[in-house]
Amino acid sequence: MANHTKAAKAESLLFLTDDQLLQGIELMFFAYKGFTSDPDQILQNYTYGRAHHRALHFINRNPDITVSTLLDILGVTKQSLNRVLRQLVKDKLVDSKVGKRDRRERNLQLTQTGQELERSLSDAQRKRMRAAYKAAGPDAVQGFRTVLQNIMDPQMKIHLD
Amino acid sequence: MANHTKAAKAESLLFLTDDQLLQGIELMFFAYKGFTSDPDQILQNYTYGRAHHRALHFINRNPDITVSTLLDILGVTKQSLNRVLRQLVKDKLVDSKVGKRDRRERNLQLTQTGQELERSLSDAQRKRMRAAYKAAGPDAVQGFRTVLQNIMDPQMKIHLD
DNA sequence: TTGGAAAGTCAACAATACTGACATAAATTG
DNA sequence: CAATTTATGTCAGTATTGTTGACTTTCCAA
Repeated sequence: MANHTKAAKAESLLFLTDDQLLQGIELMFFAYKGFTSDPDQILQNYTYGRAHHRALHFINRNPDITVSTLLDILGVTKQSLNRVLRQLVKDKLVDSKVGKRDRRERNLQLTQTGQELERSLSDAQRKRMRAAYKAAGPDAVQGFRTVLQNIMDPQMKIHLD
Repeated sequence: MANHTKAAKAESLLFLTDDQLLQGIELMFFAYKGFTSDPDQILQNYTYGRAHHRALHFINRNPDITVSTLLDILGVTKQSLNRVLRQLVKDKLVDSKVGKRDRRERNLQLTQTGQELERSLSDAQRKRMRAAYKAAGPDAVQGFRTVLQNIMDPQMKIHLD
């Protein structure tokens, strides 16, 4: 009995009550919806969707990335990614070059046009993040980053800078 | 010139460089993937998906919620939600009762079976959140919550406790 | 009593994901 | 060198989740 009360107190001090956790879950849901909404809005003017945005983002951030590394980052099947990449290459937003050391690999990079679309999507998304960071302050941002790193699967951290 | 340097410094102190923002964007992506992965795993044993999980979660958290309120929370079309609700009602995980004040409305609540599935999904998701909170500490959690609240669309805050 | 809101349904379609099977080319290994 | 493995691409079929549009039923409120 005394034990139970003590444990409950410790949990509440650490924000570990079920209600706190459930609210955190809902915050993740609502924030992610806001997070994707601006790029989604822009993409309505194109024949591309969120999957194309993700590919453009990570190719931009990792020039000459291979298909298999991109597959590992995105966590989808090669068939699913291939459909997206085929469109982007056909439309000349992405260049796919045979690897130099290993000619089985393909190194991906954005063309001028690809960079332009990626930039407009990124601008919209960064604008929201910048406003949120600014309003919250540096300490809050540090906490935000720490918690998100603890939520993600550890092996994915190798893909962060 | 001096202005530019000054502004750049202020931005860097506030973690507002493009690189910091882009890393935040990637953290959101990787964390959300981890966040949904445990329930998704469980749902593979059912004919339900993430959309069913979301409905179960918010019906559990808001007993007797109306369909239109649930639509506002989830941000999907009524046709899309209706397909999910129809399955859950048919399978007796959700009860849909005619509203008392306004008989056009439907008040939704989980059945015993619905509560059981919701609980198992919630358990998995809370376990990950609890571990992340614990490892990060109370101050980081507060920052996490502050930033997420600033990322989400403000009008959605009415759906948080 | 009539207009409009809330809810439900049907149909068609789009984006994104999956599995399974197979092809090609190239690197690696025995 | 021959056999195997790896990286990539492609085709076919299917599932989930989302969309628009059109229509009906119910029923509150002016």
